[in-house]
Amino acid sequence: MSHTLGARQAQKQKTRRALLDAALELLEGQSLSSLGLREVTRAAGVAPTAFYRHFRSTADLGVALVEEALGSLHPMIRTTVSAAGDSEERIARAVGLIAGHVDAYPAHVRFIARERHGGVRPVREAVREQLARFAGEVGEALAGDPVSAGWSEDDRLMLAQLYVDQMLVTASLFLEALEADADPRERERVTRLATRQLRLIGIGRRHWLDGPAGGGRSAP
Amino acid sequence: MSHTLGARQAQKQKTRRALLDAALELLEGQSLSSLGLREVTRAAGVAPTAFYRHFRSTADLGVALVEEALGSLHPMIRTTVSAAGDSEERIARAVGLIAGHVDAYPAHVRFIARERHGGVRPVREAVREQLARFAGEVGEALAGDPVSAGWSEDDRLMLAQLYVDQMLVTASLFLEALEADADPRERERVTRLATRQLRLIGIGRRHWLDGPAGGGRSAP
DNA sequence: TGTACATCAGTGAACGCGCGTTCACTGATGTAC
DNA sequence: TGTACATCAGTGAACGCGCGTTCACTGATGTAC
Repeated sequence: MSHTLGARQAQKQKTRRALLDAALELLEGQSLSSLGLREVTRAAGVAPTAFYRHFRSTADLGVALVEEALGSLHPMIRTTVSAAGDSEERIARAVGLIAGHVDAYPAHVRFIARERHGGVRPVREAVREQLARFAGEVGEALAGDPVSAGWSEDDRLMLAQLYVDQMLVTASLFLEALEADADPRERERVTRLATRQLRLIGIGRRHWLDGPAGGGRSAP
Repeated sequence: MSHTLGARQAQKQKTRRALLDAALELLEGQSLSSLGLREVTRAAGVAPTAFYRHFRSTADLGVALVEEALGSLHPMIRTTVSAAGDSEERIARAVGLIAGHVDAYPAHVRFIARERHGGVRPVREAVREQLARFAGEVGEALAGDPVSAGWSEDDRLMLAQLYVDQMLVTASLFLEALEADADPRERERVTRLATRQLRLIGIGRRHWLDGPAGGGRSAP
């Protein structure tokens, strides 16, 4: 917004987008480590050599995709763990947001799930870094939540990581439901499952400081 | 054990093992969808064409690896969720078993984590199937546990899936600790984190049926 | 036990193909005056 | 506003290379008598 791009820059951005979009689509059926440069340029409708004007390699393009897929997610995270409403409302809102995000950006979600443990190190590290940032942000959000009042920062981060992982698990279940079949009951099943798992975690959270020693070390 | 293999069968098994082992090693640095047949046979020390005597494709080899990596894990699952000992002992035992398994079979663990959401459909489905079996077995084990007495089968399965996913998350954290650096404190950090997450889940589990409605629908 | 034949795991040459990368280029866009 | 020159995103030919797959083969192992 700071200044209008020249026609040259604008065209370059357009080609870059075409490359990213083509890659994302091709990655629905394979992993980044087998994605070919020529394959991407062919799908994007440019010459193979044009690729190098934008990325050094497909791994480099992968890192850009990670930032695109996860970078824009930070505002949503805050909403997801927002302290507004009672426990049950918050869970329903979080699950709904996850389902909605998967519906809106299925290819991004698939890409992250796939490359989080994928075969391309720089991409894996970019995912890990972004997820660590998420966990940090969730941890901060928990600090302002009465339910985790009095928790150590360590404990808050522990719970935050549990939430982030649970979010990813749920997202990839929604994704499977989305692509495997058009049966809406599968989606409903995932919603029910994720809701109850979050409920159970929420109960553990509310009782975390109970018992003689606190910090979860309560008697059975 | 039923009958001794002939020399021919024995040699064939040896070559098959060499192919599987070579593939597993090559997969430390890439995904199955980019693994080449010639690459595998070269590493295994056989001619490219020998591959076809054992597998139809690298995807087929991948499915065999899934069965090898997860098939042998079923007995361990039972021990992991065994009801023996108090809550804290059970958690320590489970985390210890996971850490030990990662130490003993790092390549298998990496393979499963990577291909669970990887780019090769038949392999992904084989992983999903095995994990569903695990969840089923854990659910059964929970049925015989006083802590989940009175739970519906649906609720038991919900918790079982949470445990299975948590097991995989923990395993891949141990794996990262194993390969990233030789710092033993990282391993300790993962142990602490996983232990506390299981504690929190355990607390949620013990209070699941509390409250007016039960089934986690208790008041805040 | 010895012989003749069948099986079949592994070989090696050959194939056509798509890959990543290099290079000199083109021509539209941008800039200086 | 017009002109001369610089920039640089995208092109297209060319390269050497490793890929998956086919095919007819070899020779050790297995089997029948």
